[in-house]
Amino acid sequence: MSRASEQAYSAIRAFLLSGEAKAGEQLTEDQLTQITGVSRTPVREAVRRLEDELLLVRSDTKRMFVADWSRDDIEEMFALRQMLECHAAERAARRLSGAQMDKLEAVNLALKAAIEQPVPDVARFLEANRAFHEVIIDAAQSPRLAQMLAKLVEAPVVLRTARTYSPEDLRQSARDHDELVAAFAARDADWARAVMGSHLRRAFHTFVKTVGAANTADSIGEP
Amino acid sequence: MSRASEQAYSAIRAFLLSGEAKAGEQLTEDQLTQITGVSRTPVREAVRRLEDELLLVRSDTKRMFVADWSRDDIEEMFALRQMLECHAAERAARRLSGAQMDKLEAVNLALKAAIEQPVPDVARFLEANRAFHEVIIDAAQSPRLAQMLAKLVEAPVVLRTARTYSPEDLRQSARDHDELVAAFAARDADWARAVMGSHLRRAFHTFVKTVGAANTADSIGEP
DNA sequence: GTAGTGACTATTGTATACAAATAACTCCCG
DNA sequence: CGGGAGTTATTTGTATACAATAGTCACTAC
Repeated sequence: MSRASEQAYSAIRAFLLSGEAKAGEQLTEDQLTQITGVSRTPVREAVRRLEDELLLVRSDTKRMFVADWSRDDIEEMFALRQMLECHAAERAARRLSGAQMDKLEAVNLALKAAIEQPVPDVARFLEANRAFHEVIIDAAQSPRLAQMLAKLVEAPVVLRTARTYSPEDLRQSARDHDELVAAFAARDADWARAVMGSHLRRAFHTFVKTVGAANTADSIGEP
Repeated sequence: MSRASEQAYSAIRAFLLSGEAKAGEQLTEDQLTQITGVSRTPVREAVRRLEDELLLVRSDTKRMFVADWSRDDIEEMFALRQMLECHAAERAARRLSGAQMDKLEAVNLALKAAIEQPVPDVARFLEANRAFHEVIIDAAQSPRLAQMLAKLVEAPVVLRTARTYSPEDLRQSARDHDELVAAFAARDADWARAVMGSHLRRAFHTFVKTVGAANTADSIGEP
């Protein structure tokens, strides 16, 4: 995507993630023009993308609102992500190239380095985590799967601001990644799938424990 | 979507499905304004949708081409559809309302009526089939799942022009639908999943047999 | 002949003016 | 007061002009 359009996308996205925009609030294209500094044309393109990612929703009459995710929405997204990423792990275990295996191990080292310190570097951890899963999705060689997962993985980032990661969460996550590396090294598709499944399922429970607890039962968007 | 935009979408889609547009051929926005009769703005919106549906692809330098699907692409789409729709069937079996069950049975009757004649009415069969799967996806109550499936189910329609449906294919499909109805009536999620799995897996093999045979190994888009 | 350079063409990207649709408001009538 | 028709304001949709970028082609120097 081109400059203004990309600019609009990331500016609006940042705006939504910042919490400045309240869930359910109406937005207009003119407002977004102000925020993004570009004209309505690229704003509209960005809005379409964000609609597709379900960060924005439209009423029957084309009005635009900040999405308000329910508990069910969150559960749905985690369930789908688990299903798709287990599939990805299985495929990846069968198709992983040597270079990809090396890359995976390197990323895993970076991931461990980020938390094996007095004060864990959560930002670096998250980035390494993202890269780790990206290698797997690449190796799965399924562009449509990658596209679907991208939406699901990106989306909960919206809620991530509220999250706190306990050292134990991070260590457990690192153990999972170690086991995934072992499964991939062994090219054992079933093993990889199984580990990925428990990894993501635990992530779901950690998520509802840390975020869900701080929110109402129906709406997670707003504290 | 509004009038011109929707018009552009369906006109371009029809153009792509008609076979007039050759796989891999470059298209320009100007061409598409001719074809659709609307200006570039709604054309561009339609193009974005079609890109998302992978009917159009763009080069690194923003040029637009008619998608050319490989054998691997087809396999990927069927595999993903099977995974997602099995999940949908399982969920649907647990959540199906009485009204939805009634609707499913009604659609199934229509489906059988379409083929239980001297000359099977394939168009009516396909429509009933679509409606049948739609009821299931609705009942699964997973909007993101529905969105993903919509893309996968719609896409192969592009290739459907070439297909011929043997009476035996249609009868076997009808038997599957009968069994799905039974599984849903029993609210048996495992049964529903299993039947859906074999149903779609067979559909894949029928597909490659009837279409794939008439095409090269690499590219299914062109005869 | 071929690689490189520059002008020219084609194509996509952005801004903006205008049209259509929808929501909000006012004012009148009961 | 309350409800509804007509009017105004707001918002989204479309067309189009212009800008920026990518591709093409011819020409020249080597």
